[in-house]
Amino acid sequence: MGTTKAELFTKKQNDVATLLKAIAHPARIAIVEYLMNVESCVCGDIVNKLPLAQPTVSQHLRELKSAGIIQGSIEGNSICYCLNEKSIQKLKVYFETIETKISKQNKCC
Amino acid sequence: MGTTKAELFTKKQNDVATLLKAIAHPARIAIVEYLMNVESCVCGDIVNKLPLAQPTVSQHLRELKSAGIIQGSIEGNSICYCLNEKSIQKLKVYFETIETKISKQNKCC
DNA sequence: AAAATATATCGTAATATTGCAATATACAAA
DNA sequence: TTTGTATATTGCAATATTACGATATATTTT
Repeated sequence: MGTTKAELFTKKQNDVATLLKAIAHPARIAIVEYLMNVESCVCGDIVNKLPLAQPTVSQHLRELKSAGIIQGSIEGNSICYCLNEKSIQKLKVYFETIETKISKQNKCC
Repeated sequence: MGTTKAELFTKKQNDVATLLKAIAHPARIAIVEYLMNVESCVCGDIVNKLPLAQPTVSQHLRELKSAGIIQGSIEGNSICYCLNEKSIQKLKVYFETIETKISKQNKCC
């Protein structure tokens, strides 16, 4: 008990859940929104921008990265993090599909 | 410690996080996908469709409802749950906006 | 009214997440 | 090579989430 029973659902469902879960935190939303508005993307800037301690930000960055929402590349002494367009697009398409399907339904509630 | 420091982020950021968090679970994804594909939407059908116990499904439905992803209406003895088009659209637009902004950036990673 | 059916709530155990101080690592500059 | 700077990892306390049996509630049927 206490664990999500992932094995009972399809791979696609788990994949979408993983992507969404990675973004579903205000700090990680803030990181994504920072990265979408800025050209340069140095890790230290994100740490300075967020009202959280450096290890906490680092942990959030790791979660975003391991889900494939962002990607990092070493830039001399520091690290440059950028949004991964593909995963954002995947989510956009996902909700777009749901929206299209709903609009064709005759509502009952 | 252990709690998300929501007060450090904007209302918008928290609102998006709440919506995403509500869907970010394979069981709740499965519920959303069931509701988008079906015309009638009786709670019992969802319970039968999902590989989880009735109280667990009920709890997931409550989370989706309290976040505004679905809405329920009493239908005689049972309850009819439907997707809330507005919140789905909100999320679609959210990712659409991010995608548009990224596409205008000159990538650095 | 009693029985059956549908859904919600309570209580609780197991596990996951959040946040951070302390510390480690890795590279750059002096 | 020592010192500084940037980022990651570890360890841990506080809290949240997940799942479900037992039980409550509400409605319909008999």
